[in-house]
Amino acid sequence: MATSLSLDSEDEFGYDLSPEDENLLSRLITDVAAAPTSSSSQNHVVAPTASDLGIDTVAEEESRLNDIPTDALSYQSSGLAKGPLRLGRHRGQNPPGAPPSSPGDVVICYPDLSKALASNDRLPSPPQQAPERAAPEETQTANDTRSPLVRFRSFPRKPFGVTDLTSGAWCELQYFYTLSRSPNGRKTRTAAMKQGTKVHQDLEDQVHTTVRVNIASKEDGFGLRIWNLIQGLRALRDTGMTRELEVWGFVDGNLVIGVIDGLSFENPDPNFVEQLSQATEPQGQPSITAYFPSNKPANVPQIYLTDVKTRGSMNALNSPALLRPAKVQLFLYQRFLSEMAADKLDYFGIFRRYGLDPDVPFSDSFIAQIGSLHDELFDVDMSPDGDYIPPSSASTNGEARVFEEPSNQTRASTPDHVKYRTLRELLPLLKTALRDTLPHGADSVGRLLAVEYRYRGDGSLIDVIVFPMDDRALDLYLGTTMEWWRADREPRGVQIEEAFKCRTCEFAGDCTWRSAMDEERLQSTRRRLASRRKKHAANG
DNA sequence: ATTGCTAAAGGG
Repeated sequence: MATSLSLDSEDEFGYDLSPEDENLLSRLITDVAAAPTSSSSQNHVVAPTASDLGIDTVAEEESRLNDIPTDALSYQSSGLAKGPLRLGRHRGQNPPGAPPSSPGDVVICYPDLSKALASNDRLPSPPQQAPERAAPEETQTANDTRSPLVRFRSFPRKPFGVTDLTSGAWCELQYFYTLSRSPNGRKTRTAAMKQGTKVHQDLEDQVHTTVRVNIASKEDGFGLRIWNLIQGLRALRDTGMTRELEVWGFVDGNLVIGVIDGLSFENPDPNFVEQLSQATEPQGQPSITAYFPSNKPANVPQIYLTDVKTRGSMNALNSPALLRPAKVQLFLYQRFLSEMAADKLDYFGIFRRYGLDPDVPFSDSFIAQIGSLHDELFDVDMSPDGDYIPPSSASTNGEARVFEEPSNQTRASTPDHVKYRTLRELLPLLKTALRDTLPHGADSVGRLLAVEYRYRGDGSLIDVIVFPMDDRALDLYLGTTMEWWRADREPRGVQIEEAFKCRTCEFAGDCTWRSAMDEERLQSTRRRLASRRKKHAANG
C-alpha cells in the first residue's frame, strides 16, 4: 500500500515483524478510511431532559492506601455526582456531613489526599524520612530492572488506563520517561491540555450536572462508579446519547480502565456501512452488521463511540501520527463495551484487582446519599401491595443492623429497605442496565468509530474522522505494546519520519533514542560496507 | 477567576 510503517527492512530499529503483521500495523496508521464527514450535525446539543442522574467519578481508588492504616488517614473523601441540568425538584436532602450542594450550584471539593498518596505511592521516599540508608528498592529508580507493568501498574498502584496503552502509539520511550521520571508519573499539563479539558467539561455539562457524594470506604467509591455507569447507560437509552461513560476490560489479564467521551445512537456515517462489513473479521460467525439481506444491520440499533480531540486552529491538519493513538483508544473502548454488553466481563476480577470486598456493606452515609438520588435503592415501594416488608432475608447475616440508633429525619429510610447494599448486590442492577441499553450484546455496539475534532476556542466542530473497528489491528498493537510493559523488550522511540514529535517532548534533551538510532545506522552502514567490500574482494 | 489534589484523559 501507499505507506508502510516505514519499518526498515534491515531491521535497523529493532523491529522484527512479519510482513503480514507489518501490513496490519500500518493499517493503524494509514487507514483513514472515511473522508471527513460534513459537519452538518454539529448542533445536536441534546436537551438534557434529564430524568437521570449520572454521577461523576469519585476520589476513591486509593486502594493502595491499604498498607497504611486507614483510620490514620481519616479516609473520608468525596466524589462528584452529576445530576440533570434542569432539576426542578429536589428529592431528599443532603445527608448529614454532605455539603449543601445542589445541582446547578456545583461544589467541587476534593479531599486532600496528597499526603496520603505521597507517603505511600508516587514519591520515591517520604520526605520526612531520613535519607540515611534508604531502602534500595526506593532509590534505584533509574536502573530499575522490574518491568514497567510491575513498577507502575501493579497493586497497590492503580491499574492500567486506556491512556497507558495508547501512549505508546505516540512514543513508547516518551511514555516510559513520563512514568519513570515525572514526579507523579504523568505528563506535565500544557495550556492546550487544560483548554482541552475545559472543552470536554463543557460538553459533559450539557448532559450532566454535578452533585457531590461523600465516600467513606473504597467499596463506596467503586459503588459510586457502578452507579455512575448505570446512570450513564440509562441516559444513553433514554436520551439517545451520553458522555464520559466508564468502561472496564482486561488485556493480558490486566485490568484496564477507560472513559468513553461520547456515546450515541446516531451513526457517524451511514454511508459507510458497506465498507464496514468488509473490515470485520471474515472468519467466525457472520456479523449482524454484515450486508446480507437476512441480517439487516438497520434492524439492530447500535450505539456509536466518539472521542473528542480539541485543536488550536480551525483548519487543523490531521496526520496519521496524530490519529493513531486515537484509533487505538477507540478500538479499546469498542472492545471493552462490547464485552461488557456481552456480559463477558469478570467483575469480581476487578474487585480483586482493587482489593475490594464485594460483600462489605456500603457506608450508611453513602447509602443515604445515593438513596436521596435514586429511589430504587430502597425497596419501600416495591412490594406489590405497598406493605412494608420486613427484611427477613436481609437480616440473616446480621448486616442489616447498621443503624442501631433511632433514625432521625434524614435517615427515614433504614437500611432494612436497602436493596443494593454491597458491590455484589449492585452488580445485577448494572447487568440489567447493560441489557436494557445494549440488548443485542456486542452487536449493539457499533463497529464504526469517530474522532471529533473541535476548536479549543469555542468548542465548535472542525472535523469528524470515521473508521471501522479492527480487531486484528488492535490485537497486534496490544501484542507489541505489552512487550515493553512486560520488559520483554525496551521501549522504542519514534521512527525517524516522526521525529517532529521530539520537538514537543519534554524529555528530548536527554533522550537516548536518537543517538542510539544514529549508532545503529552507523553500524548498519558499516555492515553494508563490509559485505560490499567482501563482494568486491570476491569479484576482484 | 484559577490552581492543586482522586479518576482518565487532556494535546502533540
